[in-house]
Amino acid sequence: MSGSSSPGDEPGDVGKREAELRAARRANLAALRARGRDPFLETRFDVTAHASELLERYANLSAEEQPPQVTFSVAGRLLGLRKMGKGAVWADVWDRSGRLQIYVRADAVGEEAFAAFDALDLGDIIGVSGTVFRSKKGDLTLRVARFEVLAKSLAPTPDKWHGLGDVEKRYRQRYVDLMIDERVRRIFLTRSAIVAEMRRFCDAHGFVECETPTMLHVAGGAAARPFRTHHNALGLDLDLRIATELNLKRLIVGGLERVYEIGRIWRNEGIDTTHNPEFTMLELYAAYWSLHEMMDFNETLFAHVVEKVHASSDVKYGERTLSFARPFRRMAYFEALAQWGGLDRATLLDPAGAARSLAEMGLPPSATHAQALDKIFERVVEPRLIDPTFVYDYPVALSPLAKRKAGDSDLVDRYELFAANFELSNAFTELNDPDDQRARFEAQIEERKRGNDEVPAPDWDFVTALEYGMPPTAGIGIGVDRVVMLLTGQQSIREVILFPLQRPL
RNA sequence: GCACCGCUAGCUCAAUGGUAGAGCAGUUGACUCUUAAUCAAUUGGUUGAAGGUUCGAGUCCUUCGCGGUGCACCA
Repeated sequence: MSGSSSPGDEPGDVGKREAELRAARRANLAALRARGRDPFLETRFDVTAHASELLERYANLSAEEQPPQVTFSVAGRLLGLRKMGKGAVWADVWDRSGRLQIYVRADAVGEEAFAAFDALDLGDIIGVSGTVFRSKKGDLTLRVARFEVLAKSLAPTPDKWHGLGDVEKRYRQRYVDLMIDERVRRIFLTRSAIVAEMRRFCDAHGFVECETPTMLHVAGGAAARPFRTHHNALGLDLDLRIATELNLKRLIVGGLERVYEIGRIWRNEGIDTTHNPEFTMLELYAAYWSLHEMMDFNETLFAHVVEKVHASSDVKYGERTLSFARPFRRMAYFEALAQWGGLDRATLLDPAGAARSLAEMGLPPSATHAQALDKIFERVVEPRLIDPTFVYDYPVALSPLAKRKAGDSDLVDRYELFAANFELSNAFTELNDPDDQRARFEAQIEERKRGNDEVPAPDWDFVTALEYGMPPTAGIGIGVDRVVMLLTGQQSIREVILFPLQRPL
């Protein structure tokens, strides 16, 4: 807080080198204050343009041409400082949109101001005003007439050419990662654009955005261990939600017809490149829709978002290019297993047959029929699913919450969308028979008694809700983080989460 | 949870068991069209932590911490 220039103020445990670097910056801060330019007293700056706007607007301005006599004001971080003797400085100002070169001359800003500019360090936040021109080497540049120092950067700035290489540091100090690495910034700007576009799309199709509680007495709607928390005043232990499913369906019972929530979900599970303990899911429910309509909506939504974000239906992911052009490939669950694994439906629907197939693949035995089917699918089919593909007609054993398929009671009305070998969305027609739902909850109680703590405790009020009558409804869950991974080319979910959970140091 | 890999200057990285180095950044100086600016000089180290082996450890061994990847678990 104080204006002391002693390095003794610094956070503990900094090395001698870092202490020196900080001291040099403090000395420059003191120099600015001595000139009546205390950056921390500034309260505002009139930004009239962003770097990328100017670069676009004057893309055709040539070096010979008379530049427009219009003054623009740009604010951002000073990164890249090229001093040319006692009278001129070239530098880069990075704002959210990108980088703009600036040119500061003593004979343009005056000797006093030029001397003040000499007290700037890489990483300082400045506001500059002036006119644009194109330099002889071809870069659009702001000829600075006036500048303000808006904040001093007292911590040493990492090498802006290499960026941060230490993944741990990038996650722990994401602000540093973001400030010096445009690629990282682009990922999160794209993430924001994707979420905004999803929301717009849902709104445009008559869906109501709803916010349901994240703290629940009983976390249900999925199979996962919840995080627990505690409310002091009520003396209540609570679960953090593992899905928004049950509450959104209550809203369908309530008559809202089309609802969605883009919300944070917590699951107390392991961490890997596609799983994070907290993640974002778009859940959406449409009364009176069949699964066909949901699939159509799903396909249109993805095609739309990809087009908006990439201005193309192609998405590069790793070595491959995926096409999100409609229609996406469609394959029945057993058709895929037959085609790629030579496995037939009758064998797989028999628990013993599935176990045998599993063993023949050299996979360890599974506890349940459902798990065996999952493992087989994971081994045989998932590696084949590169371009977006709807897999439909799932066996009932895998889908406790879905309605059975009319005319084929071994299957349910459910599909999943895969791309780049992982699941992007999961949709089914929602069970609305309260007696059936009650029976399934009772079966889950038995399952819990057998020690499976990932089966949620029953939510009896949900059965009550169904007793009031829920229209036939199709529902879908979309893993937003995974969509972002796909559209930003990232191989790890932590690269698309701003502040991934880390152990304390 | 198991296995493997990593942790060296502010940042990016070197260093057969034998004097811990480079580039960038910083500091000083030169340069009023530079752009990873250039040129000259120069500062900077508890090698993640603690033990051990050794005449000698960044390097080998043990334990621990943090991270990454894979497997397991898991939609």
